[in-house]
Amino acid sequence: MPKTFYITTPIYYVNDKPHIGHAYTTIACDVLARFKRLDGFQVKFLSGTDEHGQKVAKAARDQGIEPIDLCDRNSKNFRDLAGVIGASNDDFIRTTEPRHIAACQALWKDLEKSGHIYLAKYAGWYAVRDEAFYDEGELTKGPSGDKLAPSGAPVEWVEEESYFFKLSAFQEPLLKFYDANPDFIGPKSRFNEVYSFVKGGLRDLSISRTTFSWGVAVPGNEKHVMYVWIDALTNYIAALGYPDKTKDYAAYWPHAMHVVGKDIIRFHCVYWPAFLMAANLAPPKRVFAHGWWTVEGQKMSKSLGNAIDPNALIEKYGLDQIRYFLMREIPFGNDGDFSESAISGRINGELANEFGNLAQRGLGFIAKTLGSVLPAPGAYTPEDNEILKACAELIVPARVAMDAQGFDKALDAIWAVVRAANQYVDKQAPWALKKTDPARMNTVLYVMAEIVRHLAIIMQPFVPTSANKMLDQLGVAADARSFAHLGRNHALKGGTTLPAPSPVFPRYVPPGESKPGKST
RNA sequence: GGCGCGGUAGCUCAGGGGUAGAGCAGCGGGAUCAUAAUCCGUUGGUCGGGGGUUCAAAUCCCUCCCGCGCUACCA
Repeated sequence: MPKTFYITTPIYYVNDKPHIGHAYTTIACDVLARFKRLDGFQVKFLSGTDEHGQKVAKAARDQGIEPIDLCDRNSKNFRDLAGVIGASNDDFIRTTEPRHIAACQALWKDLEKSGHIYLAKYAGWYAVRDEAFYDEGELTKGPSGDKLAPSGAPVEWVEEESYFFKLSAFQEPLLKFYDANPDFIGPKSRFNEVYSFVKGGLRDLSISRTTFSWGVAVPGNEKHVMYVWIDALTNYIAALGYPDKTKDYAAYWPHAMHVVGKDIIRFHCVYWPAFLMAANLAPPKRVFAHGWWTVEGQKMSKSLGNAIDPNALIEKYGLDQIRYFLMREIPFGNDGDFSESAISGRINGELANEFGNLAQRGLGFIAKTLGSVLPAPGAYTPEDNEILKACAELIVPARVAMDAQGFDKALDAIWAVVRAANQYVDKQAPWALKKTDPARMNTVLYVMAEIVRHLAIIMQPFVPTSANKMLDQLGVAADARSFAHLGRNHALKGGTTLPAPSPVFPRYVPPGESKPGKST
């Protein structure tokens, strides 16, 4: 039975417009999914949209359309985004789908059966203007002595019948679970946050509403719809066929990983495992919370109007370039800044100059000097063996880094080899050997081709289109590009005629500059 | 307020008791296969301030200053 891996993005709220943050999350998942597939895992990669709630109902009403029509339209934006960024997701779930609704209701019944749901009153200070409840402590006194929300909106005491989940019963089980699974949450700092949050005590959770109806009906009490968390989180197991626990659920759930933005970590690391435990199901294997991107040092916001449209970004810099930048620039989990100078520095300094040019100088040489026929190597020197060994063994640290979602660390390791490869070429100087020792030149050129083959194979998850273009130029068969093909057993065959090479990573030239500026 | 994380070269950051490191930027040089790319060398830091422990502190302890995160129902 093959090793399996299940990776999910959050479901994106249909009221949102897709922006770079959504693209970032999905790209990270995609890189992981591709890496695992190439590493021999049977992977299921899920994305989707969250389509219920009062806001969606209201937006539809405002536009004079049915909620489902609004959802159909906006869900497509996210499905399209996945295509635009090259996501290899195997499935795309919508919370309005029958399979999802069935899963929510099944989970609800399980929770009810195990005695973790009860009916009571949800009461609190509600600000109609903000559509939000506030804590007593958050309120301020207005000039006439009335209570005001932090936003200045007047609040009123509201009581509403609601189902509650006995979250308070899970403080100890959760702490025990965290203790036993220190890798449940990444990065570590988030683990500590969640841990101390739970340690501070848990209150029961209101999980239904009666004030709107655009949601999953509570089984047996149609007045209620489920309120966000049970609805939204259940998508992860709905897509595995839950409540059927035999097929995909059995195969994938034990190896589930959720990638989320840091804003929704509590729901994934506290509520979700609690729900699952309450239903006698296992929590996911790991949740990783990533950070936010600023733009030229400024927060992305609607009011500033500087939210980046992924389409425009990809148009401008190229898809693989964006994917590479997002994975390379910062440790996953940290916040980052998206700036023209940073991205052009990465594109030109690393992709074009160091990696792309490495391939081009080797393949171009073979094309010009040897009529595109890949030479057969002679005996290897210690230098040859050293660089080839580094290439073949690169997968080891890369795997370790990727298993911890350390994209930047993996790329660090890869780039150490890219740099060593350029040093190797300079030291061997095949252009000089051309006159003095053609046989040795052939060996060096062959080694260069092997270096590029290894690097391209391992770079596929990050820059799939470009890496595969390189492999095309090396004449590597489509079914010989997995990590199992690294190493000498699958080395290129001398004597093969290679297609005409052309640069794979073009330099980025800022608008207004006619000549490519030096590495900016 | 409480809890936690961080303040190291111009920039981004690694290191975490024994004579300060990387990448980028800067400066100098070499090479010419290549997308004028690459390669070699190199300038640059009182490791936030103060105090303490120690033969020895960027590293441990105390304290102060500054920045950030979390402190429940907002996807």
